[in-house]
Amino acid sequence: MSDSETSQENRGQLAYAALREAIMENALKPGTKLPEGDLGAHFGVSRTLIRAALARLASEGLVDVGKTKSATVAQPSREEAEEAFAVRRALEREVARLVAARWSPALEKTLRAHIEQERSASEAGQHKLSVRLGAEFHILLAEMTGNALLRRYVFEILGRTTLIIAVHGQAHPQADSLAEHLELIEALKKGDRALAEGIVDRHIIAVEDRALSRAEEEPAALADILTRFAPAPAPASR
Amino acid sequence: MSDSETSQENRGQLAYAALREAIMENALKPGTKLPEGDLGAHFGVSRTLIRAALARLASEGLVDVGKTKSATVAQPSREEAEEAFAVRRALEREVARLVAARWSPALEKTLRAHIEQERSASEAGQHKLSVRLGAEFHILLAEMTGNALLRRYVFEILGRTTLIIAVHGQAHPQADSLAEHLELIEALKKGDRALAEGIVDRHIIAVEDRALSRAEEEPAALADILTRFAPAPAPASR
DNA sequence: TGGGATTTGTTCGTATGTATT
DNA sequence: GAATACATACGAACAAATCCC
Repeated sequence: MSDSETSQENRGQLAYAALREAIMENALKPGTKLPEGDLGAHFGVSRTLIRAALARLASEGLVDVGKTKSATVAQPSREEAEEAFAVRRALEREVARLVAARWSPALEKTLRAHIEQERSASEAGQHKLSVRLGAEFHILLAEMTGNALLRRYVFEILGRTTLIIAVHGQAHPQADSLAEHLELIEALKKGDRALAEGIVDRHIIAVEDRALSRAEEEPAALADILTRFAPAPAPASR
Repeated sequence: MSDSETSQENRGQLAYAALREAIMENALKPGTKLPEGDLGAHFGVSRTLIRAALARLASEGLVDVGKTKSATVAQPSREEAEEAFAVRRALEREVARLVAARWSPALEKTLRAHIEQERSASEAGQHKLSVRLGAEFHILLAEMTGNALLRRYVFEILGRTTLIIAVHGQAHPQADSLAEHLELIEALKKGDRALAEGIVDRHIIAVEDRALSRAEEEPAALADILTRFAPAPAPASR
């Protein structure tokens, strides 16, 4: 009954949550191998539970599982990144509509308190905390729709896009997020669904741009690189 | 190398797919117990693979897994049903926008051919086939967006709503679906994104209404039933 | 290129917890 | 209400495939 044994039963969940956090914070870099044995040893559970955790992470797009190769931290391509942001926009537009329709002073209070946390974390230079709070703002909104399934989908797609930002993004991609979050609250307060929808849409596009715009292009194919040094592949002599 | 052994390696996938089909066609009624041992014996695999299949089905909302009780075919509540349809509408509106933007004669041809299949199945009274084709129409549309992740999300939410229709719906809930599908094609042909979005939205609302409108209300709680016979729970005597 | 060590895929056995008589 | 039977949770072991030197 000791408190240190509290998680004796759900270590599998713990492994899942810990890995998810580590991947989303870019502590585990994309491509990193995740051998089941090592993970099991670290978390003190058998491979069975680790396999379940990895399977779930794979279904959420955070790890890649080859056929009989080690699982690795996912490396979302540019195309997958754009797909994920497109889905996220569609889901969060719906969130904005629903929250605008059920707006109340209590919700406003909760959201403003959260933004205040974001601000202080940002001003204190707590980068990782700031990123996490930025994501939690969107979870909070999704919860306010009262639609548990929608919340779940938003939670999942946020994991994907957060990894993408970690992979493709730069140091401080959430620079203007605070102002955009405040702008959204004003629109929600007016109960203007279309406006709220539009603000969310633009906000997420801005997040995507900050993450992808200046990102280095895909590592060029070997042939492309060589072409720059030997402009025309010399036709067979003659 | 015999053909009968073709699936020697991925029987787990097979179990997943077979169970999914059976649940969506209402061959396995909601609440039916799914003991791992029996399933393993039937599919010729060990419980480990069955567990993985059940876990995936659970994540898709098609089965409920208690803590240490048998998994059962899910019984979506009225509330969960409404949540699922709300998410589905949001995703399919996005599908409509994207397809309208990339419309081409080739797509039209594919969709009309599919609808023709739907029509002949419907006229031949092939109820189950008709329902399946109706769902596949939406998958086809999602594929046409070129967004693989969006397709996946639509695939998943279609599983949920199809089960819901099987649970709450009546005999022929897709009666008018054909006409609505044709109407959508006309809108897509015009390249009118807003119109296509609206048609999809109304179409899914219609599907939901056909499934839920006349459905019997939730079995009333015992207390509610008794209340009708003993209006006020008599306060302790005196 | 080849061989050994490592890692995964799968199965089976034991303990734990629930439902039923 | 207690005891029995059953189904699941979890872990250990074995064979096949992969990776690395």
